[in-house]
Amino acid sequence: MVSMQDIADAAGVSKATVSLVLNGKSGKRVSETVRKKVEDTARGMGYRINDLARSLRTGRTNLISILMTDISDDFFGRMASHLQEEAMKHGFTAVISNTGESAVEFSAIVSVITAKKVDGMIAVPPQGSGAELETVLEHKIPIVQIDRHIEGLDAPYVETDNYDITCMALKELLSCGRRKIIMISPDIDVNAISERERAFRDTLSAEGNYRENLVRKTGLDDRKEVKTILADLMDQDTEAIFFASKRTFTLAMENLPDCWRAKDITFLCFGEARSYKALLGDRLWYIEQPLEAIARKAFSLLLSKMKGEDTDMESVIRSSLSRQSIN
Amino acid sequence: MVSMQDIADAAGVSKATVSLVLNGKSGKRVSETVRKKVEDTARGMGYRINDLARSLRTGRTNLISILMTDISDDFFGRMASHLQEEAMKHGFTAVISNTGESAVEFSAIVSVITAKKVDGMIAVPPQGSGAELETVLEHKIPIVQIDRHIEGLDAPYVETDNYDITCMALKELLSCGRRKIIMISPDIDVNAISERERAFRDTLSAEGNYRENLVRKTGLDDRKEVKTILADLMDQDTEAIFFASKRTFTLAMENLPDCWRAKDITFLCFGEARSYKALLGDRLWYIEQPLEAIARKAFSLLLSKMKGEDTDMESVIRSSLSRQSIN
DNA sequence: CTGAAAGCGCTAACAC
DNA sequence: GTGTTAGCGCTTTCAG
Repeated sequence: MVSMQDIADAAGVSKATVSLVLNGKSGKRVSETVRKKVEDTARGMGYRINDLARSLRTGRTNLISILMTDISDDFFGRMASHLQEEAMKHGFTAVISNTGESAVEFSAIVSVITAKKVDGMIAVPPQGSGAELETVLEHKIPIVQIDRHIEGLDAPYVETDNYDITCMALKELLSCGRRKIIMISPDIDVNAISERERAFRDTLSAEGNYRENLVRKTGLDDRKEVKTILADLMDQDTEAIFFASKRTFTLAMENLPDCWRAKDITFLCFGEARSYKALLGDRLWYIEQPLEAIARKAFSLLLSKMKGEDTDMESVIRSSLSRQSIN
Repeated sequence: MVSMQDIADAAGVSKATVSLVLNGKSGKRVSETVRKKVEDTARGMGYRINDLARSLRTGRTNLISILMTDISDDFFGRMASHLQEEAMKHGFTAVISNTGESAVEFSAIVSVITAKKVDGMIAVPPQGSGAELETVLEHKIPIVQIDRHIEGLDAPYVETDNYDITCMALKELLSCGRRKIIMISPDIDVNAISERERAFRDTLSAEGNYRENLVRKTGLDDRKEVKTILADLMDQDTEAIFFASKRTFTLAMENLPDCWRAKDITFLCFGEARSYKALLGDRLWYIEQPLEAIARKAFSLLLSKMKGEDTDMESVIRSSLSRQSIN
């Protein structure tokens, strides 16, 4: 409401001078007296800069778009939080959006976001979102992919070592004598998940005890299905269950059959699951992804891209296996 | 990069016509032929509107600021998620920010947000943020407060029935024969928490067994302190522990002393705590706030305010007590 | 039915 | 040291 013109008039100087002062670019250009005066009247009139006008003029918005498939999910929520902190630390404002796993909804959101002329984008790309992201790149908006990536898209990505850490964890299970391992995996077709499945197949095959039906697919939020699978597994001589995602694991924990307490089953979860420690004790193993390191890396890649620099295409951040003790 | 002028030139019409067509305001104003032509060239050139320019002109950004003290917190994270969905549903873009509990940091964020000329704001106001919010109102940006409120601020708020539901839950505990109840509460001075404490005092006083030291204050994220308090309580003949916030409860669950299993203690948590059901069984009681209803109400209040309508100052959404069975 | 032109609030090049 | 001015890309009156 009160503009630079207003405060220029009030202070008896020009718009340009006001702009210089208020942007700290007064350097040796503006006299001490004038600077003081401008600053005082600005404060006095309760002036707040209009970033729209500034951005229209400069071509920079200082807006960063953060696209997550689901921020109410523990992992993505915390990730969004870290990214937002990171953005703020660097003087950017984060616009966080929930895209869901649907490419159509993703497109809709991306088009309103690009209209805002964000300076950059950090996205968890849903399956099939490649074409939309291509057009974003055409509009010269740098993208960094996180958690997964679209094959062939010219945008760097930061992921965790899905394959390696899974192999490692499974080998550890095997070496603890747990040979009957079942994997429960959400039926979404993204490389983070399929890498974990590949690791499962490879590791168990190497031991000569892989069979097709050791991997149980389930709807991402399908309570009933998870419940059924679990009940089924409890009846067999299962020694360990590997959950390919925290979301599925949580669902399982909320729907454990009563008989679970009597069973000596190790639960391995891909994703931090500290809160189940008191429940499962040393039966709980989980793979923890260093959220903050991933966020920092993603943001620094984006900064580089925004400066027009070249970066590595792939960044892998190592996860770690966390467990109470060997049993 | 490609502007309305560009597509006007390409289609051989004027900027004004392009604007009308692309905004669906062609009505009877523009001929069918021209409309088609404009739409086609726009699509062909990959045009995306520049919202900055539009907003500068119209004075509306369609941006809504969501200010949460901590989106990595379960409750606020989910709340942010719901608010964002709600905003999108109504054609707004949500800008979610983490303010922390500090009024100073809050101010810093608010000033960058107001510069973006957001159309409205939904905030969880930290203690001492009243003055900053006053200035936001002076700039004609409507505010809706959520979860708590600043006394005397001219902005509607939506909260849950902190006092009533707490009384109800505590009375229920008492009527189950649990008389030695301890409250553990984070030491932040916001009315949501102090209402819960008031309910605790009142309910226990009515039974004639309230004493000062039944309320234990602890740092919001102070692991060690919670651990100490718990250990202390286990040694006494505590029958129930009431956690004034989910955050504190979680900390407690992650730091339960080994002896807890032997104790018949009811854990009452203010906040959804489903994930501890398998651990605590019928020893778990929790108060669940209807997140989505709160989000919807807050957003509809904001919409009204943005239309310049008057609204009720206070909206109370009822929470409910959730527990397994009476023991 | 369509075009011309003003102006939203700011920055940056150029004058003085 | 300070002021003038042109435009960033759009919407919206007002003419035609």
